[in-house]
Amino acid sequence: MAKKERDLSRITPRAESYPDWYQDVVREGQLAEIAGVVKGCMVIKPNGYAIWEKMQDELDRQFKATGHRNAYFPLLIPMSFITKEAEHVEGFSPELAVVTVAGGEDLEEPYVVRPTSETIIGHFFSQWIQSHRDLPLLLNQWANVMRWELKTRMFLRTTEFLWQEGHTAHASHEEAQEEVQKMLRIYADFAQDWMAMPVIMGRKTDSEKFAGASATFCIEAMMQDGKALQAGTSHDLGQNFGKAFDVKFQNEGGQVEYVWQTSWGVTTRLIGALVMTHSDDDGLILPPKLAPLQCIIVPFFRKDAAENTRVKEAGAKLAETLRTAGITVRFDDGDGAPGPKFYRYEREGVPLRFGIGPRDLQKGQLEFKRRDLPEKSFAPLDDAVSFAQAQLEEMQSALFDRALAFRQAKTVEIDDYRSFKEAMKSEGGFVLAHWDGTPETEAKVKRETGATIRCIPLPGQGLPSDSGVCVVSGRPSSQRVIWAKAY
RNA sequence: CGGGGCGUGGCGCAGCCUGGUUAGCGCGCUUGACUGGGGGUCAAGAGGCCGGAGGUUCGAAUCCUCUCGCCCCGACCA
Repeated sequence: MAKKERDLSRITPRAESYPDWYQDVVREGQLAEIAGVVKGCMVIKPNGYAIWEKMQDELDRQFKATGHRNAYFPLLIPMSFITKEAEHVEGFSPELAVVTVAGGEDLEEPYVVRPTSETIIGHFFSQWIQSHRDLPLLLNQWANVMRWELKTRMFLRTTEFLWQEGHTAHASHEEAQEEVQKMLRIYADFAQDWMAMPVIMGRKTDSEKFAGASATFCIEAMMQDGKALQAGTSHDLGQNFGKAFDVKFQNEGGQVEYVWQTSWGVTTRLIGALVMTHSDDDGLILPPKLAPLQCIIVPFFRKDAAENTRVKEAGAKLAETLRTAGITVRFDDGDGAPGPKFYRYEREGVPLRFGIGPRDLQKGQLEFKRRDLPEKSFAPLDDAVSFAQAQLEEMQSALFDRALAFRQAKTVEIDDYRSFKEAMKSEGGFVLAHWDGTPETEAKVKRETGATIRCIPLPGQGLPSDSGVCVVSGRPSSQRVIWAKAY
């Protein structure tokens, strides 16, 4: 059985009808393992949902460890709620799905399908909060939301998506700001430690910030085509929603004040980010910590029935040993040649693969293949557990290192607008350049190059901290910001 | 909404210009056998109102009209 030329039609229906990034970086065939789409709405297959569940588990653990509790608010929000915060309405109205008929009757007041829940949660906060003793109120909701975007892209921008939205209320701005930073840090750590995806934490410019927030912070990642992807946000809502929804409390001195609120969220976009950060032309590559299946064992059978029985027994025993050690493992002793199985599990992104056959049993070894490495090797059969554990750890950090090296290689400091334009035209990536802080400059650059300011990086991330002059206007600038084309 | 393209078994397509018998092909699927250390081979099968409606014609997947749907490129966004 020779290694075949990759035949896209086998794994990817209509690959050529998808945009470049699907074809060159993340083929539809890979996403097809985990998702589909109907009318812009995403369907997540079991393989994909299992990844989301693992993400949920860890994030939820972090939220609870920092004092948050889960709650649930309605999917349908009265239209009048949305219109209470001026910037919020303006930002979201174009993409609202509205329910105007129910039970066969026109509704007196339409409902909107939630695009996010600040408004309805603000409504309840106003009822639940009276005293400083009710604060801080730290809630989180796992839910679906809907935004009627003009263009959809699987996992990156679907009409309906799943997310987690944290909503908190505090007695002081300082405390709220701390919360915003704390949650941003949790997202960054999750992205890096679990997704093996390096991110840059930063603040959004006014033109990119959340509608209704006084400040928006984000984590930004670079995909394999050099484009930026916003992977999570944490908003300082100031007192904007507090005022709009009359969320007041009496402080220790007896005076009535508006609360200071935050909100923060990550979405199923993280799955897209995961795919686009690590996967290659052979399919998904999943970091061990998030892989629903960490290890697959494939047997090699022969003609000899007795020999096959021995292989089966050895494979089952190996699986049991690994399972006992806490590794998620499956022994695929089903019919069929090993070749097709290899391809299938590679496409699914299973991190480790052991092959076991008569030849190996004789030598006390296992054939071994790590998803992120090109070459096969061998592992000791009687020490498979520690071997596998070590490989899982190494792969987790190797994926991060590789992604970080890639991002660093595609990040440049630029000090003149001509080179800036060139850089954006040719290969993309992140450009660190000075900015005069005006929306006019930002808009001009976007118009002329397609790049936007992804964020104003927070200090302490190993990025240059020099001051200088704006690459466009020549006016003074205190720090470089990250420019890139974005999804 | 402006500009381009496409609708033919589950998926991807050919056929259409220049109408003519049972509408082809690849992949997938079913059954069986041989196989098995990287998508293997052989055999036998299942599966199609050619997007819909109307028209032209002895005869329409093919020509004409209308219609519906989908995709791609531009303006919004996690």
